[in-house]
Amino acid sequence: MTQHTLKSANFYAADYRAEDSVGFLMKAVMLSITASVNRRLSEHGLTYAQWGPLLMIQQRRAYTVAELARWSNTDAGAMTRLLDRLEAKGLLKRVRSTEDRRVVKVELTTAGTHAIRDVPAILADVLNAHLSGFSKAEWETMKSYLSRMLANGEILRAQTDATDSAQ
Amino acid sequence: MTQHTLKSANFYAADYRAEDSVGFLMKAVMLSITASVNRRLSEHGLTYAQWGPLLMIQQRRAYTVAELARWSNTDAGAMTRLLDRLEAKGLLKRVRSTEDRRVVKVELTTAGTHAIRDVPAILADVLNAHLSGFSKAEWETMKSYLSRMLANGEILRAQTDATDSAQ
DNA sequence: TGACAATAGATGCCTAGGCAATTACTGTTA
DNA sequence: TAACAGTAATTGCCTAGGCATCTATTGTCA
Repeated sequence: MTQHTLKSANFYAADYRAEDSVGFLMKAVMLSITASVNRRLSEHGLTYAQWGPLLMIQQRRAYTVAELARWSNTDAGAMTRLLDRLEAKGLLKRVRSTEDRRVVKVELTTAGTHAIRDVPAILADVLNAHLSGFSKAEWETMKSYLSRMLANGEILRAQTDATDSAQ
Repeated sequence: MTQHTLKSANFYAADYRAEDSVGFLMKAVMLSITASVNRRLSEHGLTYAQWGPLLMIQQRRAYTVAELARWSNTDAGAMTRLLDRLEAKGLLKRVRSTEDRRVVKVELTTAGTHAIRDVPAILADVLNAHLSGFSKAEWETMKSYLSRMLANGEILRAQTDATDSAQ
C-alpha cells in the first residue's frame, strides 16, 4: 500500500509555552475574526455559523442537509438543528425531494434572500481589516502555509486511522 | 485622542469564494488540529477545551476562575461550568480563598496531576506534524503573520467599539 | 421478490461558548 | 458607619458541534 508519511517538524517539545505556539495564535486570530463578523451579522439576525449554509443555498451550490454539512465541516445532526433555527426564523423552508424521498431540499425564503444580501461584503471587510499591512505576496504566502498545514493534517489523520484499525 | 487606524487590505470583495479565503483555510486548520488533539486526549479522559486550564494550574500560572477564563479567551461563566465538569471527574478541587472570600482557588488533585502529565508532549506532537516540511524561517514567518493579524483585529475592534459608543 | 447494505435525515445525550442577570463580598467615599 | 461602586463567581437561557442511534427510503443482488 502507498502510505504518505512525512517527517514531523521539531519546533515544539513538551516544555514549550502553549501561548507562543502557532496553534494558540491561530485560535486567537479565528476568535478575533468570528467575534468581528458576529457583531456585524447580529444586526442582520444571523450568526457566524449561519452565513455559510445560507450563502451556499443562495449561490445554488448546495441544496441538501448532507451537502451543507460537508461544506461547513460539521455533521448532519448539527446541520439539521442549525436549519431548524433558520427555518424557525423564516429564512428558509424545507421541501422533501420527490425523486428521492430520503433527501430534503432547502430553499431560501424572501426574508432569507434579504438577510444574506450584505454578508459577503461584511466577510470581505473583516478579512481585509485583519490583513492590513500585508503585501499581496505575503497574503499568498500565508495561504500556501495554511494549505500545507491542512495537507499535513490529512496525512496525520490518515496515519492515525491506519494505526487505530491495525490493533 | 490617539486612535490607531490602519488602511484595510484589498484582497477580498463581495464576490470572492469563501472557501479560498484565509479565514476558511485557518478554520479548517484549527479543526484539523483540535480533532487530532481531541482524539489523543480522549484516551486520558480530557478534551481540547480542558487541557489549558489544567496545564495553567499545574504550572502554577493561574489559580482563579477569572485568570483561567482570561487565559482561555472565554468568559467566567463558561469557565465555571468547565471547572464543574473537571471537578466532577475528580481532577481538581475548589478552595474558597480566605483573604478575599469572593475568589475561588483551584487546585489539582492527584488524579488531575496524572491526567495532565502527557498533554504537553501530545500538543507538541500534533503541532510538529502539522508543520512537516516547514523550515525554521517559514515557521517564524507564519507566527509573525498571525501576530500581525491579531494586532489588526484588536485595532479593528477598538475602532468598532468607538463607533458604537459614539452614536 | 425478498433480504440486505447503504444512504439521508432526524434525535438524544454530551461538551462547550456568549450574554445577561444575580449573589456575595470588598474597598471607597460622603 | 452607611451607602455605593466595583469585582468574583455562579446560574439561566441561548446557539453550536460531536457521536451514537433510529427511521425511512433506495439500490443491489441472491
